[in-house]
Amino acid sequence: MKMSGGVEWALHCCVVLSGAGAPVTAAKLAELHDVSQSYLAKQLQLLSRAGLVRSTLGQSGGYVLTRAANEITVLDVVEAIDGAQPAFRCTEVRQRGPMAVPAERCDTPCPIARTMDSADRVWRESLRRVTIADLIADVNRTTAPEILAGAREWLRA
Amino acid sequence: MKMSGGVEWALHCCVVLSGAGAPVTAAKLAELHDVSQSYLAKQLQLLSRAGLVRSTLGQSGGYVLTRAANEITVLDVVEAIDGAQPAFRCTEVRQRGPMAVPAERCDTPCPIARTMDSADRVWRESLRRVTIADLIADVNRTTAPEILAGAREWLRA
DNA sequence: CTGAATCCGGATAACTGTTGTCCGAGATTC
DNA sequence: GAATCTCGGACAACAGTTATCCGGATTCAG
Repeated sequence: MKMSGGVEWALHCCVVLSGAGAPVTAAKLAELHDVSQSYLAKQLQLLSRAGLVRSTLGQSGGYVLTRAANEITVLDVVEAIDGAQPAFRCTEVRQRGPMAVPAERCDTPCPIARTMDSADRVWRESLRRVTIADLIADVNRTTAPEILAGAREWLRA
Repeated sequence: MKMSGGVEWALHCCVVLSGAGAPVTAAKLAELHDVSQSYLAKQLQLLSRAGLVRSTLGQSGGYVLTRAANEITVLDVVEAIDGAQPAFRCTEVRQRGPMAVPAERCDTPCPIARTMDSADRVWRESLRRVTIADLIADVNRTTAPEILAGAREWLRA
């Protein structure tokens, strides 16, 4: 049970992107967070494919959020990077072996699958309730103002 | 994001074990579910190490549940097989790069980690609320009585 | 007491998915 | 037209999962 590490990077990128008014290049985002540039580019492509960011090509190009920060949920980012598939996949064990239940009697999912699906739903619901704007508000509250100003300045240069 | 496939097998085994009065061997459990015997043996070892089942050695040995079915939660099994580590691991990105926040200012976890931890908690809480006894009750309600009796008989032989 | 059956633990290999890198094609700005 | 930048795909390295096998210890049946 492990979520892709790219999710953390992507969320940090969304927070930064929301603060910057102009497009930010993948190289700058990678340097700011001290992560692999080529690999971060792949995560940004996933965000782009999911419609969360828009990329502008050419010189002075880069990435921009497509929506306001309070209209992008953490779940949006998680599903863009990690996929929307649930962690548990029922393989219909009950239909196998010498005491197999015939397929035509298996109209409802087995109770194990239902339990897992239910847990998956509350997990996603919990992530849906938090937006990028919430994260930003939290960052602004807990980190020193001079660091925030410094980062904004570094990004512009 | 993928849970170990062994979780599904282990849960099915717990359901079966609860119905059988006598110890059941790993070979029988594997044949009943039509899965690899050697690999299922490893999952059973994990259950044993977690204290959910007890193994009796020697001829006519096998596995038995250590507690009543209503005192074993689905979460117990999931954590025994898949580990108790949360899916998201914060790598403290904020402490890296040219605009790194000094470690001494990072007394509280970053908002991203808090969001993920919160979602992880509700997920686990949801799984903790369902016990093996609940699964059994569901199985008894939804599957034909003759199949249940047949399985019990097959297990005894 | 002997032999058969069983679990345990480690070593090992195949497979899958993640992580990470690189480069050409196409687009934009100056 | 030249420089810069993103996009997408191809590809390699790595880690974790899945699966198998075997020797050793233990227990029960005869």
